[in-house]
Amino acid sequence: MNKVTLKVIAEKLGVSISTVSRALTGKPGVSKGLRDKIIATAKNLGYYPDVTATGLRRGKTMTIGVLLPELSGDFFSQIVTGMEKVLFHLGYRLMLCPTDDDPEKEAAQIKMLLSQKVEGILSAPADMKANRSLYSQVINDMGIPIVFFDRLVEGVDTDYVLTDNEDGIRQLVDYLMSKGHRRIGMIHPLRGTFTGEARLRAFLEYKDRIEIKEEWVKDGKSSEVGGYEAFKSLIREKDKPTALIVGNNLMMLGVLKAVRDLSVKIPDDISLVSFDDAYWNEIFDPPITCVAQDPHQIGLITATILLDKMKNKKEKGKRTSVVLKVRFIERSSVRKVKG
Amino acid sequence: MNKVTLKVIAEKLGVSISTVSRALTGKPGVSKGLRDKIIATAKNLGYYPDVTATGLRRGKTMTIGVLLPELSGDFFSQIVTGMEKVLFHLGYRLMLCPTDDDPEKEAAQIKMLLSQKVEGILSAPADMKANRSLYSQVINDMGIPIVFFDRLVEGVDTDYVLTDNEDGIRQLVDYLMSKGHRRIGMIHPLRGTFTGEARLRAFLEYKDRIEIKEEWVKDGKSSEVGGYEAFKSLIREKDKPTALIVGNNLMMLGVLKAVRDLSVKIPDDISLVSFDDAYWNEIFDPPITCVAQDPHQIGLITATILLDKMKNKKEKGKRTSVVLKVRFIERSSVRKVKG
DNA sequence: AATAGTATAGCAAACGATTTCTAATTCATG
DNA sequence: CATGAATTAGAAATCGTTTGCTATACTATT
Repeated sequence: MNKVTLKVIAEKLGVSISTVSRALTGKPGVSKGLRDKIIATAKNLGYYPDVTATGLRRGKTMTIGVLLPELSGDFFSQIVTGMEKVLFHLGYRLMLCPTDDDPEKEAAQIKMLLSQKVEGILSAPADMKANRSLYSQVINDMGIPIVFFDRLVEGVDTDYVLTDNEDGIRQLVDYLMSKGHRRIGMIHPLRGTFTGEARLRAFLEYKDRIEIKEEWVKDGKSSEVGGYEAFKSLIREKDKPTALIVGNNLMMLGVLKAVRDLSVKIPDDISLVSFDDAYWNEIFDPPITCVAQDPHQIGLITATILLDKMKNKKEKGKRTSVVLKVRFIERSSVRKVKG
Repeated sequence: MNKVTLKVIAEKLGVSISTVSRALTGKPGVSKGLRDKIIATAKNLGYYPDVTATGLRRGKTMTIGVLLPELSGDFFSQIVTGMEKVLFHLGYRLMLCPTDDDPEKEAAQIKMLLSQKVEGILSAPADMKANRSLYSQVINDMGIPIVFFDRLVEGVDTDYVLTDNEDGIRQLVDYLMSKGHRRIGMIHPLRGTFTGEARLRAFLEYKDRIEIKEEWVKDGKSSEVGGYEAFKSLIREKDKPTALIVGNNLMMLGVLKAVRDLSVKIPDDISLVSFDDAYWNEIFDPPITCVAQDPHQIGLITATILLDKMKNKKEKGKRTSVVLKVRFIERSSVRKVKG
């Protein structure tokens, strides 16, 4: 019923609190025999340290904050699983903070994390600019290491793990062009996010080499319904593109549902390619050609970099930036068209 | 650079720490004018309370622990999203703890949560029995409220939110029987878990009314690969069932992949139904008939019950148990067979 | 045998906030 | 004008740990 504290153990054994503490934390200054006895009774009484107390005293909490758009969704939850793999057995706990891609909620979560005294932050920021000064402040003024993943905030000088979005889009467009497509549309992720902007920009760079009508480029808001709606309105155009790039996996899911609902024939009516792979790409009929990221890997790398930063706090100048290439997966969702 | 504490604010304004504390926490005993001035400078200096300190002093941390098999996977991440919806705006933070369905890891996570001084725990336990005494201890000795969701530990007296697994299985079998099927197999979830046992048991209760060969009942280990392998070996049997029940969504994904890889015709070669709905059920060709849970709803309800428990701590005897019905969704993965 | 040196263990001061108790001031009322 | 109540603010204890300093006892060296 009562909490087992160092004091309780100390009184039971008739020693001082500090001795118990030293024995339990493995610090020198306690004889072997007494140490063993203390450890035994601690275990016996079911003692576990109070992190609010150790956190207060030591200024460390063994907690790492993770800012991400959402808890559900395959991409980010795989990333988090990767992070957890690296951090759990080292004793770190993850505090997951969904931002809903809302910069204000993001800011609130950051303040919450500060108030939690997290030792580091892993963030896929909601917006490319919105919380720039807050992030810089956290890094420089409070000295809390931050590693960005999947996304970036412009002008914040810190480490990051990104995907080469431009290259990914280029692989998709080049592939479509190699199949003869010259009229291509895109459902792109939410404007304002790093990935949304990068993928859209990379696509629009082709505007002199292929035909890209304004009505063929739609904001799918990075969401399933966004993708669904965008596809629905796009497929209704009388002057349609022959191929469509879908800018992430969640929007692709919406597109596939719309394809079903409207009985669109893939790839006869329109060819489809996707940025990101996902379960549904593989089992859809026809299976969807795409460029794939490895979210689990992103999580592993990001967490490893953070650990490294936390260990070598002195070398504040050092920056690690990783840009991962996507993997092209050819399936059967693109048909050949005649030039 | 330096931390902004109550002391800093107090010294800046030439008042005492206690006055600053009272002003900022909205406690009486501070004049309106002074209070406003304190709040203003606190905001100005970017003050945020240190949760290790408040947590230590008040014994409360505004943190709720969530034990679940895994971070990735659609079912549980949707549940968590529902929980977060309820708890975030009340100021609670979630500490997500994956157990990998390993009772030892589960126990370690529970101890970690205790040491974090969580105010409540939401748990989908890894095993029906393994950590019974630990759970009971947490509830009774430490007085920390726990609500189970999706799964249960036998003999632990606390609130829970479950799905009526038996009824779900019955709906599936009855449906198959109504379509003329009398030879039915099952790929069931991991033995030992509450859901695994319940769904398997409910299925086997039909053994007198339909034909269930031993080789038709396989443990899919609740995982994608498990489902894949189970289906592969099952479909190779010379004496096959005419219909197959797949016991959860992740295993169904594996099954669908195997169906693709082996070019099995659904529903001609075998009829398929699934416990749980998922994206892939909907867009697969043919779309998969299933019984669906509403994970988001499960999350909402579970969190709400916990909140209620935390508020009315006095009524320790009260127990809320919710058993949710599944929703039957008929699609096209089952064919009619002649008796 | 005297003295230096080294284990071993205790005391007490932090860490930052909350909260109880107390002191000082204001105000009203007889 | 004096007394009591109400208001406002400060001092100090407290939460559970860690840790620097100090004190004791024991070992080793000459």
